[in-house]
Amino acid sequence: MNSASISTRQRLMDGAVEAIRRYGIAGVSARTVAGCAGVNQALVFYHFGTLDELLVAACQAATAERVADYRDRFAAVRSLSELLDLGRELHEQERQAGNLAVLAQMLAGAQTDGRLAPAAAAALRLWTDEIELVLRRVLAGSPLAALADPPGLARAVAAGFVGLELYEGVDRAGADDALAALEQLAVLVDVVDDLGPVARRALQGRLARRSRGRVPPGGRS
Amino acid sequence: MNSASISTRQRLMDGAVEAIRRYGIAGVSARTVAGCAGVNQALVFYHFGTLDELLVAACQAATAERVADYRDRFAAVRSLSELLDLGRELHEQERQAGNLAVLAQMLAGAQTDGRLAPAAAAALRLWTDEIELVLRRVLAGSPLAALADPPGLARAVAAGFVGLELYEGVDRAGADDALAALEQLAVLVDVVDDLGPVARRALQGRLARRSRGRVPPGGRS
DNA sequence: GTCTATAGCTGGATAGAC
DNA sequence: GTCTATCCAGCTATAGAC
Repeated sequence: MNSASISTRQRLMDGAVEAIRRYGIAGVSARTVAGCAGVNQALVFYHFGTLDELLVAACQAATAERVADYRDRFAAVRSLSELLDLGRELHEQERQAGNLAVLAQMLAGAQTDGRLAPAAAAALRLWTDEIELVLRRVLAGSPLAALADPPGLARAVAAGFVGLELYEGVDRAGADDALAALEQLAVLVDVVDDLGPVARRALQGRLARRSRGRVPPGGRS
Repeated sequence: MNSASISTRQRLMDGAVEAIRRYGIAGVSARTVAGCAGVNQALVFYHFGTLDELLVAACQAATAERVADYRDRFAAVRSLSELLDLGRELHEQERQAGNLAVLAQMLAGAQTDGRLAPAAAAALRLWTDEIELVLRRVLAGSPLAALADPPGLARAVAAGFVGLELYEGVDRAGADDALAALEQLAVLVDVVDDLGPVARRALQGRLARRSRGRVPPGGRS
């Protein structure tokens, strides 16, 4: 953890990510990981104790790195449509780099492996915290603010990315259709977002009435 | 497939579903499946040749059964808000029954196992075909019709369910927040859906202008 | 820190008795 | 059709040489 070694520990973590990408969570083993890392299988246990702990460390490190890469981009976003543009770019880049795939596989494994669950939750959290910040900023002053819950939406976006990633893996064309349909719907958000003052007030009136109808006073959380 | 046997073949398929639910795709083996089914391990290979083929058959059968259970419910839906209500109920029931979990695990496995991929895609297709039909029906005559692509949206909904399911497995509260945020946003769709004729025409004008700006003429399929 | 070797276990798959 | 027994590959984890 100190000096000149860009070495074994890191190579193992990179190897873990690569192995998950290639073989899926069902195919990772100390041997496949070590193979991807180009090191001896026994070193997994020397450095991390168990395979699970290596996966946990690798997921955490890889995700933190990716999120940090995008921090400046997130900070520069000033409107909903800029956020949609960044989301599209981020989705495409992360998909190609295989990082979404790794996250999805970790999540799948975490469903039945309690030792992976906190790591997967933490990785998702790194993403959702960033998204939430941006949403909070760009929604301020929008007529959608009354209607949009930034923490919840950030989590929905993250879940959506994961679901789309898994879909893409079995039906690329279908997933593309899904994404295109969502972007088309986003036009609606966009239009509402820069309504004139009169239309805006009219919409807010309608929303208030409708919301009261759906969420009883003193309702949810 | 013919007579009085509610037997081994079916028990194995039920056992496969149960094993995926309990141990995840990384934990299914001929032995765990046979254990869940209460039959001998060798019977997996006698009846299905390989474990993968059993998983494929089980996924197909279980999904078809679930979709059939909902067909009448889907057919009875007459509006977007009825569809949202049914979606909420369906999500909750399938989550509790563990069928979404199985689908998610199959999808995760299918990412790196080409023999599972067609089965996972087909299972998703069973759901999206139903959803698409309903969407097509309830969107007819809505001002959203111009903006909403039923096949794409159906696929987006299915992907969203899968993503949320995986999220729930590692952070139940976060996933609940995500769902609540989406339902809150759905109010917007609802409001737009029953606009008066004047507001409707105004919105359509705005949408047309905005769409032209975003999707160049002769653009995407 | 890294390697070889190996113990001990679980996995897919088959042979052959019943 | 179903069971027992078994082969062999691959797995985690450790011991011990270097």
